[in-house]
Amino acid sequence: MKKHQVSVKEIAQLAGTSTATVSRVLNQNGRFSKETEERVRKVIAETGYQLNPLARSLRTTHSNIIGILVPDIGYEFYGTITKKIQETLMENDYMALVSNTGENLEQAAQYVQIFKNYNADGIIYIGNNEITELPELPIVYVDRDPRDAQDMTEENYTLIECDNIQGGYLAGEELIRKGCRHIAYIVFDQTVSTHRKRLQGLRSALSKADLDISDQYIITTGSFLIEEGFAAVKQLMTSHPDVDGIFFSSDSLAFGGLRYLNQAGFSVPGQVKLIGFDDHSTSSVIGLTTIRQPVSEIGLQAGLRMVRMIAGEEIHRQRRRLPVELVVRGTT
Amino acid sequence: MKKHQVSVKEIAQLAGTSTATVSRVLNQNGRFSKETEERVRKVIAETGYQLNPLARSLRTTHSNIIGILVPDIGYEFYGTITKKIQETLMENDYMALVSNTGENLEQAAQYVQIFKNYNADGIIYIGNNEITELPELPIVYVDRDPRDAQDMTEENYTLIECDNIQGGYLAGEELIRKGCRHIAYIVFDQTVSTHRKRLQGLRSALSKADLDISDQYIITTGSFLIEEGFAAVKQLMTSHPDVDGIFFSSDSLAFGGLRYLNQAGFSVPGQVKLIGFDDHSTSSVIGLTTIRQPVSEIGLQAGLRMVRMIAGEEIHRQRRRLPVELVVRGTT
DNA sequence: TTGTATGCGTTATCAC
DNA sequence: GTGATAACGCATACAA
Repeated sequence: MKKHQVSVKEIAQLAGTSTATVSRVLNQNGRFSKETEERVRKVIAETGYQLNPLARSLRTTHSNIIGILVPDIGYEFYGTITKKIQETLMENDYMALVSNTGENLEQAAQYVQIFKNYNADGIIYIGNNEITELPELPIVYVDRDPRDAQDMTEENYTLIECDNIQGGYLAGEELIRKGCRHIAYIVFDQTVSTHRKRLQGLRSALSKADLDISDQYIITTGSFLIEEGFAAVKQLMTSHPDVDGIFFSSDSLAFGGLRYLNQAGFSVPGQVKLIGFDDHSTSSVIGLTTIRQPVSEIGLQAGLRMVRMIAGEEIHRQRRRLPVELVVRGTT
Repeated sequence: MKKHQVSVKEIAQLAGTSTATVSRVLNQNGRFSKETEERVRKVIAETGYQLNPLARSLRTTHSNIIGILVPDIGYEFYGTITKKIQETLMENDYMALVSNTGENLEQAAQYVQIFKNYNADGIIYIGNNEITELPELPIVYVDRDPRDAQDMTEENYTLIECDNIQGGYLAGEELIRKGCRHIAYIVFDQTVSTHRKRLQGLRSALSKADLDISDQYIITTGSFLIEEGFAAVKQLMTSHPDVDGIFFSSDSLAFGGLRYLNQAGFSVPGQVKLIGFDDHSTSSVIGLTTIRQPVSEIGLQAGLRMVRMIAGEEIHRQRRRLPVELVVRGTT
């Protein structure tokens, strides 16, 4: 059943030359005459020869595969980033293979090992923790900072993120500007740097207006599912009916919150104002005020960085923060 | 820099045995004494030996990799399906590698070749066309039917889809029930079987009520981006203001349509009624009436089928249609 | 410019 | 039970 895979050896025989020469032609290495090259190429075309990447990779210890590790490919933000990374890599002759880690560290580690064993040329990682097991492989971190880094200049790993602190700040400013005084933060997984930074930004905006956010006004959810946002706001408004402004670490959570408020009879933005993060594709339809991330740009930069790292290019400013933007719509 | 990868040969030396035996232990093949097994296992543990999948695959001509080809990983529906497939495969000790084809047939074909060259054990394909180049590989088609198949029993390829015809029918019924008489269909890519079937179902519901849908009431978009839905409905309502019901081939298109109608001052569902397809996560927030697909179930079945096909299990009813469900919300 | 021979890390065949 | 050894398909050091 399995079609016989034609090999260099056969190409060599048919072209009346050696495997070495065929290989040289294939890789444009070393020297060979125009004539033999043409002969070889002809045979390759005729036989429909396909180079076996396994054998090559076994020999050269590199592939042109880049592994992409994503926490949740079902969430639009990650899907869109992944798509853009893939496109960028593709344009640079790399093959992107993506794996969903499901926010599961062990699974992520497992996939990292697998990629490594497959001689992947690099790994683009969206995840909470630093990958320590393989310093020899180029790694680009995206969206989530693997370390608790305060100082951008001193770190020596590559990270592409949006300016989360600024995002949180803009959100806080907007809520305060619109008159909110009792502000809450609903967040999926506070251990993720991204979400902590947003809180940090929020805090800084609040303190500027002599406001503060106490721990009871910060609710952590189990995922960024809409239902979780619903439940969180329900809990929040039940225990703290004085809340008049809520910042969410993602639009999806805000969607859930909005649904609860509508359902429970709160007027938005009258009684409670909402602001999300990401600028999800449906946020414009729903009319959610949010902080827009430059999703495509993040993906593009991540892909480009990876290509440059593999090429050995010296990159001084390794960590890169892309600007965010406040998009005011109907919920503030 | 590159850490030395310890190999079977070294394991054999350290354990005082041969590579053959090590391999046997590794694969639980052939026979070996308990003692040697323990010795080998001990050395493996101590050295942190990692089997090289490239070498193995080169030798065995199979991997435990399944390639997943997706048209647009940025669209939630595909992302969610992909995620579920991945989980299912993972539970069965397969590694899922996903590639985004961007609705591009050539790119899809290219990835198929790559997967094949990497000795992938199977391919799960969400795409318009049949993969003809490699009949020797197990293929599971998902969501989109690669052929114009009318008769489910006669086809010999595996397809997991929802009941698109029934979905279209339910949508048509609902619109008619709510009083619509001039019904339109807005669709991304009519060449996709999935979308044609939905139209077919719609037509059959219409004809039952002695209604019809003329070509001018069918608008094709360039993607399922929200903006495309917006533009399509704008065009539709401008040229045919009598339209009082619109069925969309995906929720995302309906979102755009809804936004246009709101913006242009049409009352929904008063003047125009809308119904989507998929039950996107935000549809409940937006209040869109839609046809729900069993997304997780589709992913699960696809993964399971693949596993069974690889195992060589005989499957008589290869094509499988999962039931859909009408979810009535505020737009009808 | 070209060819020979070896090795990459496995698995499988065959003898012992 | 176990051990040499060939082979998978390719790239490269070394000769020629």
